[in-house]
Amino acid sequence: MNYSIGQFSTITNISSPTLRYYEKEQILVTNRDAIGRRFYTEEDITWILFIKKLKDTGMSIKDIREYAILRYQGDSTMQQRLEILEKHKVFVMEEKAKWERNLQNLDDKIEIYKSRLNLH
Amino acid sequence: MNYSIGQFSTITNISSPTLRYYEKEQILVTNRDAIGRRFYTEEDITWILFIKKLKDTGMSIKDIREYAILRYQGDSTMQQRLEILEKHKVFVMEEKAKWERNLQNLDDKIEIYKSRLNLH
DNA sequence: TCTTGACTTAAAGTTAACTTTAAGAGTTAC
DNA sequence: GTAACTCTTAAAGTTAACTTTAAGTCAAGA
Repeated sequence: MNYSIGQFSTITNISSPTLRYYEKEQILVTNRDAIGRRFYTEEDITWILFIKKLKDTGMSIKDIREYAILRYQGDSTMQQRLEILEKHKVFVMEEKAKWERNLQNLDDKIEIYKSRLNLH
Repeated sequence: MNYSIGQFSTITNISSPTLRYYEKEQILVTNRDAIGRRFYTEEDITWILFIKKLKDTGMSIKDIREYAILRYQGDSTMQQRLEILEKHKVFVMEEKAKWERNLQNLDDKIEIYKSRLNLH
């Protein structure tokens, strides 16, 4: 089954201009019909949902492009893609640690405030 | 002891244009000498370092401004400031949880890749 | 005195990741 | 057949949080 850009936009919950933007950024390679209109496949759905996850984990469009170009080159680039993901994992681990520290800092500040308010 | 904007910039590791920008955004109220040049006090150092922490925890300039305006109003606004911090804490907790999920997702993906590569 | 350095301002530029606009083409519903 | 709809493109606009530029003032050192 193929989907028009409008349908694909609805399914993936990504706006059409954003899908066109991703295409321009080489993140998404899009099929065209005889008169030049875009259409998308089931495989494109799987792919764009994975892109969404990469974005959620804070990966930049630039890095996602690097990953995407490798993916479109096929299975031979799997090792390289794994390396990108493992490198990105370090970043995600650091973010997790950062937010743990942030929460601790903020909690400390809140406790100081609370004890000061109780003195009144 | 008072500090010129250049000295204050060095001490706090915040560029002079950024300090002027914070002033324009009402985050920092700055003293001026007789001929209109900015100067900063020890208290300003404490304050700007706290602003830095709020920024690290992902608080927007807009929300920091709200907090700052209350702070400059004095101790009577302490309860309101505490409320801002507690509301922000919810955000920080969500961010922490988000990055925990992200790490789990990414780890799962990496495991899938690894097992596929081992089949070769 | 002259130049160097630090300061002043307002305004324009930067970056990422879109979003909106403008102008037009082809398809479908009545 | 014509109006409405969905698509096409290129280019301009948006937002946050600065950063850079341009043009000028003022004080201190050689």
